[in-house]
Amino acid sequence: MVQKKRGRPRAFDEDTALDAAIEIFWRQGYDGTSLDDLTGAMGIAKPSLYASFDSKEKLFKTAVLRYQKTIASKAMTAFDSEQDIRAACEAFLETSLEGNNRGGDFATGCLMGSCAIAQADTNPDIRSLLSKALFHTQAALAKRLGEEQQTGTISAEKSPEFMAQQLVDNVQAQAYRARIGESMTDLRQQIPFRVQALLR
Amino acid sequence: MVQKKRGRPRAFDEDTALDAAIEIFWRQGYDGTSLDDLTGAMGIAKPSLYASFDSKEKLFKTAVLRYQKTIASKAMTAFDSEQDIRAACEAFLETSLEGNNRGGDFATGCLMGSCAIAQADTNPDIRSLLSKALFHTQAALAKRLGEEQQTGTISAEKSPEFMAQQLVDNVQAQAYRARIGESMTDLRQQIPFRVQALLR
DNA sequence: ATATTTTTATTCGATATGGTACAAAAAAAG
DNA sequence: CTTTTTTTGTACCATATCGAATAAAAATAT
Repeated sequence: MVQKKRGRPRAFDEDTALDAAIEIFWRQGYDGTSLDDLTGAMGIAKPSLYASFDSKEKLFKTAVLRYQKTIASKAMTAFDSEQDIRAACEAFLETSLEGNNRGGDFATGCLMGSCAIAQADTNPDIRSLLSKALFHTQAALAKRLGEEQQTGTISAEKSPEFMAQQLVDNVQAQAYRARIGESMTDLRQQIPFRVQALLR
Repeated sequence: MVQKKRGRPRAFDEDTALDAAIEIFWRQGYDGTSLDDLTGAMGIAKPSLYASFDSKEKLFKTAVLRYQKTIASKAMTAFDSEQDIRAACEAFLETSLEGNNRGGDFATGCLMGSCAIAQADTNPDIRSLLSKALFHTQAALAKRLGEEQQTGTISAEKSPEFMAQQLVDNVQAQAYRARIGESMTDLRQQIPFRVQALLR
């Protein structure tokens, strides 16, 4: 049962506004983005921003969390939906690479790996947020890779943990390369080689 | 012959000041560092900064170039000074990892990979600077790896270009992991596995 | 209708920002 | 010694910054 709220209804959707915040933080970084940039992109005024998101810093953290949930997570979903482990790894890299490109002149890379990382030294919360995200993904990948090793579909020469690490490192590398201007075509073509090197 | 310059002598060393600028940009990022932060760390006043380095943006570019020359280059030197290719690769990763740690509570990662990268979307100069640095290193590594393949000391299964790419991607990954707080000990221990996966 | 609650838009304020003007200081040249 | 050149330190400027105060607007509850 959804009780109607009392006061003036909110004129914007919180998640839509958050998506706009993600977009602009992604391009300009945290410190490179002003409140006016944010309110402009989100289509709301400052008091609304503060009422919903508390502060610029909290907004950034919330944006990174939503980025994880809505964009970064797609790669894991793609990974999970492939039966064949090689296909799963390729889908993982392909999907994450797609997420690096916003359709502009240049790809924006990864919000976490290319923007939030700059805050990691001065902001412990961001640091641990990035750390948790990485290890969470890594653990999920390792689980599947370990199972595949037990089934015998892939070599057990490298530990599943190390293979998982290599896989997320590849994602990170792709994102970096995308942001410095390496072409999407090139990066896409590298994927089979990356997976080949990983699995053999 | 060194002709004495005419006016009041400069009271600071340009490279020393630049090193201080590197240090603070490295921790706080470009946008996160103010002119007051810079002049404070460099021990000079703003007019001196502008006379020597022109603007905050040019100072940053100059700092990145010096970072390449004085710090990032050490890894390549270490690589070149090892006869055995496996030792060379390990030295490459070890030296670059050492460069990620400034001795503070947490490692600062890579000035290019963790800080300058945030500027890559809005600043084309930075983007191409990062791109050139990466491809330059990659080419140098590929040359040696190609020669090793011809000598037969390593497998020719993967192209030297791809192997070089994998190697710099590993450097990038290490730096990222260092900055999000993964321990130096862990990262150091991973190196032989990284090289093993690369060369076999 | 009136009161209450919540969100909105406008305005404001204290401070921080990148960058500059200006004169004093410190050296060499004439 | 005077002139010229270069660097330094202080003060300053216009603007941008994050955030808050205030009152109007828009909904529900009584």
